[in-house]
Amino acid sequence: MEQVFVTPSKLPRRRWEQAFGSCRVVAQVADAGPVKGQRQPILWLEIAGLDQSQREAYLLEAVAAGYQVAVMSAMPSEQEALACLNLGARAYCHVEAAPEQLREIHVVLSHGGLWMPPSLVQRLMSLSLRVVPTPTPEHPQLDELTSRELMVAEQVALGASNQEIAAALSISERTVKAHLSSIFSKLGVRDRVQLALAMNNIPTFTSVN
Amino acid sequence: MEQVFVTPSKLPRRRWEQAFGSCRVVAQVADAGPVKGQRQPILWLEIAGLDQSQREAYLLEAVAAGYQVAVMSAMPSEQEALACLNLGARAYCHVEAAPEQLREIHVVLSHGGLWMPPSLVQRLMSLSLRVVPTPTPEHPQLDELTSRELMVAEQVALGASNQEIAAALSISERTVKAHLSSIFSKLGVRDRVQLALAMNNIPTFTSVN
DNA sequence: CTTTCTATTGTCCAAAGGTCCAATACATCT
DNA sequence: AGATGTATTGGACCTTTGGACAATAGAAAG
Repeated sequence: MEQVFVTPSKLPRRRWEQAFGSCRVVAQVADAGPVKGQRQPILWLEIAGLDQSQREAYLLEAVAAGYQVAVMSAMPSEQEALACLNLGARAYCHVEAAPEQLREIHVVLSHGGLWMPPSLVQRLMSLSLRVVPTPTPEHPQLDELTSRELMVAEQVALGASNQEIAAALSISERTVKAHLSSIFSKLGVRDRVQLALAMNNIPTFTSVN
Repeated sequence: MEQVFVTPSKLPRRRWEQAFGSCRVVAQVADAGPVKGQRQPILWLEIAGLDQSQREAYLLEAVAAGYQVAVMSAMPSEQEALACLNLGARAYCHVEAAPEQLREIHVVLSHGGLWMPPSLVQRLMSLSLRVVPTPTPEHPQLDELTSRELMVAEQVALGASNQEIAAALSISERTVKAHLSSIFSKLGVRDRVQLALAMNNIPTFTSVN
């Protein structure tokens, strides 16, 4: 599928060429030209070096011209990502994304999908929960924890180490570890990082070990 | 890519066969079997005939087993769609979607994307605008991170180990550790648990070491 | 009295995490 | 050309985490 890269530098980045071979690169959206035919080509928009109003103008222009826009940011942030997606971008990634990832985004957009970092997907979902709530907690198994386990889990949720938890609860580090092992098993998490996130209702990616 | 259809009727729909030829169909998620290997197979979940708790249980079960879940609804609605996506579904479509659309969804999921009806995309975006937090993050120093450091930090925010981050970014574990040390120093956190919480804007207790 | 569950703790060990010192290569700026 | 920052990587080493195996004690239920 036809695609074009828009970057203020006018030079393709090495990773783009690694991903797609030679690339058509232009300095601004207007140089990309009109969209011909039914299939919406992909326009990769590097937004580094653009201020917010410029970024918005480019995005709206590219979307209005009929492109599927993949935004490439030098400093990705949630707010920027949401702003771009709300303006009609179909993908949001890092400007130095690996060639393989660029190719995957290309395939996804070519088939009518969306692409964004997994963390952003989960964040979007959690945001949507605030306005369209569902009554099911992230981990109903929290009820399965004993009272002592819950106390330990709450300390982990605050970022405490085993030593700190032992001091806070006046028990030995070994006891903390025993409770943690039981908690991990009951909640189906792998380690304390995932426990901390789960306790705060932050979704984690599913890892197949 | 391997895929399986879950439908209470145990019979494949004609459109599924039109889309993919012969289909593997089972009556419930448990019959789909465990996920083997690194690639997450697709599980097409027909939710017609399931009540809400059944639907949620199936979805969580399939996601936990490592499947990419595409939900097929007989009467799609925004609330149902958001609920399904929040439980981890990667796509949401009509149970009578055209074969071509099913194939496109298949391709999108195979390449790490999301698929949902365009109207739902726009609805999600508008919902996100209502609750996206003010641009004052817990750690303004996030701007101090280099682009690669941010990518590593985002992976930690999802609960990933150093090994998993190395694989995800195609770098060595040693490099991940180097980035993490720099990130800890810049953000003033002690370890990856506190980093994960900070990235998700969860306050932690202050520890004096 | 017995069984079960929970809480606590020990020893030992492997794996993961994190730090220190060091190095190369590339891009950018002066 | 030189300086600086970033990305990447190695080796070595120490600390923390987490699992395995094992044990005691108290409370509650049958």
